Amino acid sequence: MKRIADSTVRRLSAYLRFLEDFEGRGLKTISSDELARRGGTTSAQVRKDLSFFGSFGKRGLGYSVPELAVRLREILGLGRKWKIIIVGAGKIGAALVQYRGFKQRGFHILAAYDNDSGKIGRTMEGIPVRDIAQLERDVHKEPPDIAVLAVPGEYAQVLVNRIVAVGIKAVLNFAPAQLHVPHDVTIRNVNMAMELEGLSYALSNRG
Amino acid sequence: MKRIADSTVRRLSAYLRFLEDFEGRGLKTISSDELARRGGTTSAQVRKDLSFFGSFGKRGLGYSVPELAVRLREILGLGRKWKIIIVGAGKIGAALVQYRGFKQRGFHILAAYDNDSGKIGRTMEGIPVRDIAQLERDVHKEPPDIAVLAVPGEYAQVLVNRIVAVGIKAVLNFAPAQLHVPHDVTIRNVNMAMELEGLSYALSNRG
DNA sequence: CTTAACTTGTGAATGAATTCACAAAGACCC
DNA sequence: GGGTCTTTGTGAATTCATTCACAAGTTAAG
Repeated sequence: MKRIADSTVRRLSAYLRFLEDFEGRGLKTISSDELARRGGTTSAQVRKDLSFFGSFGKRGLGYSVPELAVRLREILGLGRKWKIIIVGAGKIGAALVQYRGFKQRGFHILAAYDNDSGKIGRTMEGIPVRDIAQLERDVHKEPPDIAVLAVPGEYAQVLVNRIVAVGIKAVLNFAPAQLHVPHDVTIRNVNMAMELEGLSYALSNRG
Repeated sequence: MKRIADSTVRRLSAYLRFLEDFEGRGLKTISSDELARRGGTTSAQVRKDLSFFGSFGKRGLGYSVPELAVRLREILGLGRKWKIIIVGAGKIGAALVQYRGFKQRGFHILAAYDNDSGKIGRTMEGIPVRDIAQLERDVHKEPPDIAVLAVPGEYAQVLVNRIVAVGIKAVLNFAPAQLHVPHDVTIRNVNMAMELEGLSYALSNRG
């Protein structure tokens, strides 16, 4: 299959959110134009994005809201439950554990890991916090699909190495560090400092 | 000035981080090639990124580490202190307040805002939590440069409207919602659900 | 001083993503 | 059924971002 741009996947994700909203409001069909208005893009963009995966609409009418939602979930791989572990049980880890979006979308958190004995053995929102030392053993017993990395920058590379070594192929990194992983591992970065600096740049360079 | 791509600004931000690391290790000069290796990009990319703003290197030698760092800070607008408010004192807001990256980079948090009377009047890491009702009054007294929005998706648009109305021109949005703002307001989105779905897509579409 | 080894800065070439623009197809009305 | 109105799907055109490739500047060594 042709390689799809990250930006396209991100938009599909946004379209799905809008569709769920429309579905909740009882709407049956939706046009690319309306979807575009919601997403701050253009109708041509919406149609092009969808066209990479098939043709889901009816000319003159638009898209069936529930049908397109189903198709997008398929495309995005949301038909199944993904197992997640969270590495780092600090403030960010704690915020992630209680984030509603995870379960709503079929992401199931198995456990959180930390090296702080004050945290190990406790639970956060019902999720056990385990000793990072037993990461390898646990993963062997029940392999997670995705690891969320929420540790200080200086530990991030060492931990991602362990995560990769243990066979996990997808990482969501919250640490402010540029991590290096083999090409068969997908990594996405969320970097607040970088976003803030983007705003700083924008504020400094305007009239 | 020519419009600079977001992707370029993000990379500049990354280069600055590497430079600070090199500086700490006492290195005096650095080549575009080394910078590229660190950032997972190419030396041509590094040089092109920098070339939009001037020519900072010495042929045959590379870039002076401290000098380039200074230049990047200037470019990114990090020479001054930016005032920030955090809207939403839930788990994410709490994680943000204690995030080291803020002060390290000259971002100064004035206050957090919430509508939960159990939180109002308390402090988090020394930052006062105030009633969201007094947002407008406070902002009038001491105008922040940037608002960080960390509230549930369903309140996000209403709150960003208030933020915009009060004259703030830069917003970092953590709410899983596509927000609409006037074109003179810069908004950056951090959306965990979207990143996770990107990973889900990647996992579903590989050999 | 000359040569060899590096490394920048940048037009030109390539590649990728977005937008245009329009034929084709369905809906709706009379 | 004919005419009008909508809206999709998609090649072609365009715009934007990255990579190439090399002249020119700098260092270092003999």
